[in-house]
Amino acid sequence: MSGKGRSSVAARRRHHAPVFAALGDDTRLSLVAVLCGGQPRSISQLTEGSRLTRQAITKHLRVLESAGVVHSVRSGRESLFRFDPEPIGEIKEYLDLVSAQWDEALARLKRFVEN
Amino acid sequence: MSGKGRSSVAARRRHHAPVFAALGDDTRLSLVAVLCGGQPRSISQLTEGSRLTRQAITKHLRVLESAGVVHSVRSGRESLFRFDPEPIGEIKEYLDLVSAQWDEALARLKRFVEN
DNA sequence: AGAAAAGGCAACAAAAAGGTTGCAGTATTC
DNA sequence: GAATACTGCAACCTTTTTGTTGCCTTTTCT
Repeated sequence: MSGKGRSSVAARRRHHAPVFAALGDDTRLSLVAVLCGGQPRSISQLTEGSRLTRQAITKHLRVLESAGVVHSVRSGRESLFRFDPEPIGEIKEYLDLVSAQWDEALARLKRFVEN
Repeated sequence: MSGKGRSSVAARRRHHAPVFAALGDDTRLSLVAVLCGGQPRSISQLTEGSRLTRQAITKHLRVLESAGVVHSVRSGRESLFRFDPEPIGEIKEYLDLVSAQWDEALARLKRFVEN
């Protein structure tokens, strides 16, 4: 598990970075917090309660959409955004890998010190 | 669970965004992947195998350090960076919250449809 | 002591991010 | 059909990010 595993891990990483980046902003994190509540919302609805303009919110939503965190569907005159759990599920798994690797390292160190 | 939980969630969110942002870059994700292996590394070591200059890597390391994801200690002529699991543990918890909220929403929807 | 290695600092430049404003295009509603 | 809502597009501006280069300081090794 060295030669082959590596490129796939790197590939996954390249895939995950945009998701982390999408979540790396207060405004977008707020939007996600609202949308993961289940109810699809229009841009106007999502703009309410924010000090930003509708356009700014739209841009943030497009960033989230590019990362796959949300998904939009046009319905009549409004476009509804809904949460998509997949990408976040994937980065959670990735973070679990990172944590696991760290825990292993700690365990090795402990074993080493105790002997 | 509505009026009070909210502000604390928002506060936590403000705290998490920089961590997500720090992870939202391929180069930094690679650095984290190396450092979570347990062994502290110097800037020069971390620069090896990258096409970027030492300065660029240094900047990325400072970003990670500001987010608390890594921690540096000067040792002689080199400064060693080590991984810190705390911030990543926190955002994992946060993502669990998001997922849980989504799952609840799905459950509610299902119950509603079935009745 | 002198050469080599590891870093820090600062100035720059190019590119991306975050926001705003203004205007045009569709749906809805009365 | 006219007014109203909800968006999309594009131009622009400012601030951050990302990366480079050059030079100087501190350690280490011989």
